[in-house]
Amino acid sequence: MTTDLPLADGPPPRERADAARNRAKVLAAAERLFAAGDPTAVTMDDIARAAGIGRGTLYRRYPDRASIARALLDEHERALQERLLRGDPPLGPGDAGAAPAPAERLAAFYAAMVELLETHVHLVLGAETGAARYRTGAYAFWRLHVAHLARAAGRPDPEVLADQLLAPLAPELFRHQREGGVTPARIAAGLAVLAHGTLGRPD
Amino acid sequence: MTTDLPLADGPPPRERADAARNRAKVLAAAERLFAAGDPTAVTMDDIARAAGIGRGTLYRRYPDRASIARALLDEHERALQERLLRGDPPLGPGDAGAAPAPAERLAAFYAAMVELLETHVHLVLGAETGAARYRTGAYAFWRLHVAHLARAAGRPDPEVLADQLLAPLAPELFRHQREGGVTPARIAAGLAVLAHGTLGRPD
DNA sequence: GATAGAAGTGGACACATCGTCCACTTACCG
DNA sequence: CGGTAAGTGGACGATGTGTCCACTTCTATC
Repeated sequence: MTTDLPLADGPPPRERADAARNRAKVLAAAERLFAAGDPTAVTMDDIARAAGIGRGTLYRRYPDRASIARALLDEHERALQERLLRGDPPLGPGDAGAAPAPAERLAAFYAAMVELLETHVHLVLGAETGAARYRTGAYAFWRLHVAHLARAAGRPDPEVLADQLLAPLAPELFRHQREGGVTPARIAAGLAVLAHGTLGRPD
Repeated sequence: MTTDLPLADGPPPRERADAARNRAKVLAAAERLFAAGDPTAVTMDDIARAAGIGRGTLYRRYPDRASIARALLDEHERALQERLLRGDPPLGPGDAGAAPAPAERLAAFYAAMVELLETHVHLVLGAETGAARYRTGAYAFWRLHVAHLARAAGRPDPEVLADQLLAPLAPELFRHQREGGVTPARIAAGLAVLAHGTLGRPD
């Protein structure tokens, strides 16, 4: 995208051609490996070997597996974040006159996340395993969004409730349900019950 | 407890005195280590060394860290399960005449689980990390219980909803919230909102 | 008590993964 | 071209895993 606009104080040190080539090889190999089997079992060694480069080269750019998965996931998550902020209702906020109810927006968000998980669980699992989930930038964004909706619905302690409303979107649970034969539609339907029950009909 | 009642087909091979002694040393050492720092970072080596026994001896009885944590957690989880099945309302089912509403029972279950987590998160984290959670017997029990309540409340697809209602009890989330300064009372309050919103007031 | 055999013990071993380090190679700029 | 900084790759030490087996200790039996 950006080529050489003099943005900050120093001239951006261009990426060398061989480095760029290897970066592409790494991402392609990682995507393949994550999709092939259990993403949490993929090792840095596996990726280096599949990409046809040395371990040292891999570690130069990516400190761990999660950072590689995040690089692959990033654009998809950003696209959803954009839709939440500026997209059409009920996902986006809508016009001042026709703002969708918080419960509607939460249900729409749930549905969009189910869609994203259905396409990219393998990447999410590669990126955030267990407790690491809560330290990602993406989680902070979802949390902010849901807390905002909970506050708009007049719920007490919206931040705590936001964490609890995000919990059923944990990638481990999603995979467990999908492997148990549960369809994305059923998952989304359950989440819709949660959304309307929790943020609908103000007491 | 049991000495030599002829229960099944074979005479139960008694546990030797030294073995029993070592088992106790292992459990005591493990409890200490889990409580001391990050339970997910405790290794089999650590436990063997802290218990003053060899690795081979440790592996003889426990195949991995999770099985040790589960042995320590077992009695506490059983006690709660007993209360769910036969305890006083609203945790237990109550008499036929005065059965508590499903939402009440779910909220009571949530509160009891928060209490259990507050006392034993370190053990739960040692026992079930990430996806392993869904394969434990305890999880199967909680799931059955919550699905039963969801069905009693007339909710569609109670099994799917049960998984989603159990997600906010994930030990990683609990620890994250507690370390973020959230009190058990606030966690329980958020869960109560979830319980009453989702299983309360039949549509 | 002595003793035979089973149950239990502990440390060495082979293997996997991690993350670092550094001598060598390659691309880019002038 | 040639200098130089960025990039490369494999060797290395550390840590953890799970297995194996020669040795020790317990217990039932006489």
